[in-house]
Amino acid sequence: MTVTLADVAARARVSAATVSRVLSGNYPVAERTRGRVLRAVEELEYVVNGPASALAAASSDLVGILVNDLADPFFGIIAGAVQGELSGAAGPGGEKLAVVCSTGGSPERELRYLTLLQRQRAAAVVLTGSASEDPEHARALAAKLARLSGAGTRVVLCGRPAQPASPAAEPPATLTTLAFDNRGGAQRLTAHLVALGHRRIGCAAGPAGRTTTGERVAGHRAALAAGGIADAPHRTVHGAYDRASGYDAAVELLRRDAGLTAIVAANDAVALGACAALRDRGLRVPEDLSVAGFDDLPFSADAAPALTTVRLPLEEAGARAGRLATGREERPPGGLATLRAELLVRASTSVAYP
Amino acid sequence: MTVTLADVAARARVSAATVSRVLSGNYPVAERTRGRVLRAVEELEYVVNGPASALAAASSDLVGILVNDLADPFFGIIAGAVQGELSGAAGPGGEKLAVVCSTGGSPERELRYLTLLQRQRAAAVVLTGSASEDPEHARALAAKLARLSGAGTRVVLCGRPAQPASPAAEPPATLTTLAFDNRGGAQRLTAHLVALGHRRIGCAAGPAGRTTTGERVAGHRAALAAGGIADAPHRTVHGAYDRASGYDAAVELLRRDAGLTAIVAANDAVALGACAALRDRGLRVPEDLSVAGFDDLPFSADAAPALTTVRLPLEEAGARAGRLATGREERPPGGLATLRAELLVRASTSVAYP
DNA sequence: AACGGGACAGCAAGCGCTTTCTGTCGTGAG
DNA sequence: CTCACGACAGAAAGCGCTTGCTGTCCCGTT
Repeated sequence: MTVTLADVAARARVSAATVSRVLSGNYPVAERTRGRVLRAVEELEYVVNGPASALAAASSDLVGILVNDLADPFFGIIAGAVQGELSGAAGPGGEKLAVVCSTGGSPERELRYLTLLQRQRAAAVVLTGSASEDPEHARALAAKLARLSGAGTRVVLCGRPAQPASPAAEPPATLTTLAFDNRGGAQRLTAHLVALGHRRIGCAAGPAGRTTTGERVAGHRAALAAGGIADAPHRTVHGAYDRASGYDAAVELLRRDAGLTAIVAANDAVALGACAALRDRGLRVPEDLSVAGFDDLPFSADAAPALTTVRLPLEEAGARAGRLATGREERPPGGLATLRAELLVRASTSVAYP
Repeated sequence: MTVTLADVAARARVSAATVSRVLSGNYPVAERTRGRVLRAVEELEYVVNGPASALAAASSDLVGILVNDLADPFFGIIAGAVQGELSGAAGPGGEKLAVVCSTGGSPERELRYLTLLQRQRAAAVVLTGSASEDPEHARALAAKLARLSGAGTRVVLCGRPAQPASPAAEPPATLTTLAFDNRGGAQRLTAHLVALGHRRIGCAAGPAGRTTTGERVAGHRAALAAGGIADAPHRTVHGAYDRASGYDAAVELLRRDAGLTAIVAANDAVALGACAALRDRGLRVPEDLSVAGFDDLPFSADAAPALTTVRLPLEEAGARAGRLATGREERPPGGLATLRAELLVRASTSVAYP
C-alpha cells in the first residue's frame, strides 16, 4: 500500500542504499543516478518514513517546547519565535518540528512531558517560563535534564533562571540558559513609582513558589527598601497570571489598605484585571491609583489607559532559544545569558495625589 | 549506553515480548510477572524508544496542528485547546503530542508541513484558520489531505470552510470540518451598525484571497444590501490581520472618504490599530466614528473603548478539534459543523452622529 | 601495458520494538 | 486418571531505513 524506499530503489534501478544517500545527501552520488532517483521519488510520491529513519539513524527532528499556557500571548510569542527558527535555515538535519506542550505550571506535567519527549528522542527541548521553586521538583527536574543532556538532547531554559548548580558539577555543555532580568525590571518599575511619590504600593504578585514571581517580588522589595519604604507584607497578594486574578487581587489589596496609591501587577493581564476592578469601584487610573504591568504584551499599549510596564524581549529570547536548540547559535559564555528588561512608562502611572 | 527493552527483559527474567506487552497493556500478563517487569523498568529508568515502536506498530502519537501564527492569540487559544485535549483522557494510544506548525498564511508552507507530518506518520492533523482561495492550491491541498486520510491520518479543519467537494466523491470519513459562521457574524455586526444609523461604513478587511476574509466581507456586504446601502468598493481595503495594518487601513479609508461614520475591522487587532489611527488624528471613538472588531480576543474588552465585536467559540472549537483528532468525539453528521458567532455590543460603537 | 587509486554503487547487518504463531503448564471435566 | 482447553510466556520474523564495509569500474600514472 504505502511506498517504501525499496519501491523507489526498484523503480530507479538502484539499491536502497543509494536512494537513502540521495535523499539525505551526505554521500557522493553521480548526477545521473541522483536524477533517476529523484524522478522515481516524484513519480511514486514517496515520503520518507520518519520513525524508521529516526530509528536507524538514532536521531529525530523533533524539538520540544514546554510552555505554561499556549493561549497566553506571553508563551505564544516565545513559542512562535522558537518555532520560526526551527524551520529557518534548514541546517544540519534539515527541517525540525516543534512539539509544544502546555504544562499549566504543573511540575508533574513538566516532568511527564519531558519523559514523553525523551521517548521521542527529541533533538532538543526548550523550557520556557517560570519554574517551580520546590526543591524536590527542582532536583527531579535537574536529574531529568541531565539525563536528556547525556543522551545528546540540547536543553535550553528560556525565561527562567539557571538550574541550581547540581552538587556534582557544572551544567553540561548542552544546557543553555536564557534568563530575563525580572528582578531588575521590577526594581526599576517600582523605583519609578517611588520617584513619582508613591509610598503605599500594592503588589498583585504571581503564584507563590515560582521563580518568576519570586524574582519580580524581590525586585519590587529592593526598590521599596531603596526608597526607604518599610516592608508591608499585607500589601502583597498572590494569584494566577491572569486577568481574573488581577481583578480579585486589586479588590483584596484595597480591602487591606484603602489608602493605596499604586499597584504593581504580576503581568499585563493582571494589571488589566486590576484596572477593571478599580474602574468598577469608581476609581480612576492613574488619577486615583497608578497601575503598572509587566511583559509589555502587544495589547497593553491599547488598553485604557495605556499600561506602564516592563518590556521583555520575548521574541528575541524565543528566536535565540530556537537557534540554540538547533545548534545554529553559539552558546553564551558560561551557558547563561540574561536579557534586559526595559521600563516603559505610559499613561497608567502618574504622580501620587495623596 | 541507553537502556533497551532487552535490558529490561533480562533484568525481569522474561522475554522482550512480555515486557512490550506489559508496557502497552493490551495482552494478558500475570500479575506477578507484570510486577517484576514494572520494577525492572523503574530500576533501569527505562524509557521506550518512540521511533522504534512507531515503526514496529506503524503508528505514532503525534498530532499536527497548523496555524497561521502562534504568536496571535487567536491561534494560541485554538492550539492550546487542541493540545489540552490531546493529553486529556489518554484514550486509545495514550498521550499524544502536539506538533505545532506556523504557516504564516503561506499555502506552500502549509503543504510542506503537511508532508513533514505525513513523514512522521502523524495520527491526526488539525488545520486551523483561513485557507487560501487559490484554486490551484486548493486542489493541491485537497490531494494532500486525501492522501493523509487514505493513510489513516484523521484530518480536522478547524475554523475554515469545508474543502470544496472533490469531483470524485464526498470527503473521506476521516475528514471533519468545524467551521465558524464568519459570514453570519459579520452580517449581524454590520446590521447592528446600520441599525444605529450608519450609512458610510468602512471595511478594514483581512488579506485578499483567504476564505475567512471572503466570508466576513460577504457578510458585511449582505448586511449593507439588506439595509439598502449601495455597495461602495472604495470603502473596503485589505491588509494583514494585525494592528499595524489596522492603523494603515483606517488612514487609507479616511483618505478615501472623510465622511465615514464607522469602520468594521477584520479582527480585534486590526480594530485596535484603527482606533489608534483615529486617536492620532484627533477623532473620538465612538463619538466621531464607531469601530468594531471580530473574534473577541481576551484583550478586546479592556481596550479603550471596549470593543464591539463578534465572539467566536475559539476554545470550544479547538477542544472539539482535539477530541475529533483523537477519535474521542463522534464526527458531526456530514462531517461538518458550523459554530455560532455571537455579536457582542460594547462601547466602541454608538449611533451615528452625521 | 600494468597498476594504483578515486568515485560510486551494493550488500547486509543492524536500530529497538510489536505481534503472530507456538509451546508449556495447570486445571476442571469426564 | 486422562484429556482438552484456557492462560500465559517465548521465539522469531519483520517494520523501513542507515551505514560500514566491499566490490567494481574507469582513468591517470609510470
